[in-house]
Amino acid sequence: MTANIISQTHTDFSYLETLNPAQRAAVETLDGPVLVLAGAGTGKTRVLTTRLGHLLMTRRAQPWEILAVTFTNKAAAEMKRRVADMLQQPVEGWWLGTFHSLAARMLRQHAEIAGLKSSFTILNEDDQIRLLKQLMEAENIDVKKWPPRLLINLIQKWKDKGLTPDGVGLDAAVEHIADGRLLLLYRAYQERLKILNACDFGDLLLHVLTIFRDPAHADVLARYQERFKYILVDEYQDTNTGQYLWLRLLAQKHKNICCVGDDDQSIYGWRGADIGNILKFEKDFPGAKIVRLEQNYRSTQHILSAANGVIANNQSRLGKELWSAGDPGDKIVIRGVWDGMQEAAAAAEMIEDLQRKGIKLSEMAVLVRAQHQTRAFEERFIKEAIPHKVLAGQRFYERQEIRDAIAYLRLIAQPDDDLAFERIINVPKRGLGPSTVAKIHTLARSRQTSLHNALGMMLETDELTGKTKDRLKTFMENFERWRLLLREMSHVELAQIVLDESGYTAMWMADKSPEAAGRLENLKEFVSALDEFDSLDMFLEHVSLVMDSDDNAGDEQVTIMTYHAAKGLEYDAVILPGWEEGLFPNQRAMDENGIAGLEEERRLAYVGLTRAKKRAVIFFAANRMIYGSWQSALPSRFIDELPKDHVEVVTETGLYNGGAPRQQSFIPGGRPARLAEIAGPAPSIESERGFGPGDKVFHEKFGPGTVVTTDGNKLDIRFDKAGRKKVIDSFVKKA
DNA sequence: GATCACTTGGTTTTT
DNA sequence: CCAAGTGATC
Repeated sequence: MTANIISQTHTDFSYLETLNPAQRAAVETLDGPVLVLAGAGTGKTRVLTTRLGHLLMTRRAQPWEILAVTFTNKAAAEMKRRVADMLQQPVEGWWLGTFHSLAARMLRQHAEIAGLKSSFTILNEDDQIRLLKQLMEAENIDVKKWPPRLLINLIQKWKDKGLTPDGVGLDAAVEHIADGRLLLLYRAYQERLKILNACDFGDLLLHVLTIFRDPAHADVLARYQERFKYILVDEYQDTNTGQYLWLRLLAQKHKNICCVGDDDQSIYGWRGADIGNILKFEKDFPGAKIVRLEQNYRSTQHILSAANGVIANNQSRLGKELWSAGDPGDKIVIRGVWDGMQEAAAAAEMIEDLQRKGIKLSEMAVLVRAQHQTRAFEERFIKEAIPHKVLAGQRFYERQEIRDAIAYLRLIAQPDDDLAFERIINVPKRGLGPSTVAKIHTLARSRQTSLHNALGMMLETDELTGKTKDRLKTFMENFERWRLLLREMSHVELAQIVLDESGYTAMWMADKSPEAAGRLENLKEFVSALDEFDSLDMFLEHVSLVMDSDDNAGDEQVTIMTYHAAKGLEYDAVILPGWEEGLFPNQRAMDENGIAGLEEERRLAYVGLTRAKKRAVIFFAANRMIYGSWQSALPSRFIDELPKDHVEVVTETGLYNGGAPRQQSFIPGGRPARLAEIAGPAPSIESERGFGPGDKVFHEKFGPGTVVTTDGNKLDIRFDKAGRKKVIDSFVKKA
């Protein structure tokens, strides 16, 4: 009797009891296709991890029978961690990872079918562009007229749709591109990749998809179909056509596929994501059950109602409405300002005010539509000494110095990696310029071999003489030595040696530009990052798939970032500047994609608003500097779409008309004089600090310099070391 | 091969 | 306006 009870309670399903009914349905509906429409802040991650844990707890599936797919490594790691917490032990042997890492894993197992070796390398964007550029030059296609970056994007779009060169067929949309030779380039590019034993990101999935679709290899697909009894997909609204096809094939046998996502948060359409995938789920997977998660645990009701009101204007959506059981909170604040500078100043003021109200800086964020908007805020925050970080720009592994360092390691691990070879043959400068590289190229091509091998052959002959030969010999010998060293020391030690012996570290130490110090820091960080991996090969695989760097969250500072970067995050208070027609919604998005583009912009607004837990503030400026000239701007249509009961307009009368018909709305005639009148008092202009041309000044970061011209509080300074820069006068002192 | 003046184009960016 | 990339020059 007692024993019986113990064995009963041994399997403890109490984790189900803390879920709300919708969440519970999402977790317990294990069989057949399920679409979980998880609104922002409705406990999506909790549902995902509980569902996975539940599958294992109930023994419905063994770990290796589960395929769980995410978009980011971060999401995959989080899921792993939380399931381990729930089960109180880590899960081994399951297929949990990003689309790309899972596809890479499959492709390594069947590489020969795709004409590759299982050791293939994965190219980054940089490599792709350089490769295509070479092919274009060989084909005599004008790289000025047709930037390789653009063409690579078009090729990428084909890949995202699951189209190989043979599958493209007639694509009228690109007929005029590159003298009608884009498809030819695509074919050549794929051929070249095969020779290089390399893949780009799109290929990882495309190759696997091609294998799956090939009747000659039906056994491969059948094995995976049999294996994966349960499939779970996160952020389904962001899948592209290729990913969708891949999932559909894999799910065909057991049909237990659960896709979690939110059509209202689909913001990567421009990158190939097809919102249609989530919209037509029921059609694609007959008998699908749809579960809506609408109870929100993050934001106040005012914020949710405002977000609901905006997103309700979209036609292409499945429809749901977020609600909260908590208190209504404060209304959303809308504030019109004169220009971008005043906007930043007002935001800074507001941040200080919120701080006084007890909100931590780390619980505040400024979300912008476009990267360039961050500048004004950063400048203002520096001036006001508000600790902040701009979550932007290049990610760690994309930085020049990191890519260079990686190229060295790649060339050690994979001597035939021509792209790595080219990248660093003359970095640091060692007198091996384009003409020398061209010679090696010619030989490599005629012998059908890699640059590394060609160089080896060339050194055997007497073709080269003098300094060039010596330099090449040294280059070659260095790498041979490093490869040997790898056998007797750790890859971490080796990396340090390589960076030092190659002169790479010295190159940056000799560099007197302001960024050099930061680059050396990054290199240090890079070497220590290597330590987390057991081998060089494992590190390189990671690096080619992962582009994350750890952001130091938790620091006491305000975060400035784009809406895209903010997805999935939450803050007590969110500041949303730049709600103006043309900027947000973005004009180009609308021009290029019409209604669909506008709706994606609206989803961005929805994402932005739903990041806020307690407070959201929206700004719009009457005037904005665009590409160096002033333009008067209209408040965003999204402002009009905010339901009035949930907003509070603190703008001086006239700057905002509360959503009355547009004709009689804003800036009659657009005259600045009238605007000034209605905008209320102009912002106090910073006291000029009395700098004039010729003054000697000192700047914390750039050192000593001389003022060339002044423009209000902006100084154009020629610095002795750092060159000519524009600086705000409060950053410098008289020397 | 390196440096500098010039042109050019300029949303968003999980891997 | 401003960053990146190119072509001309030393």
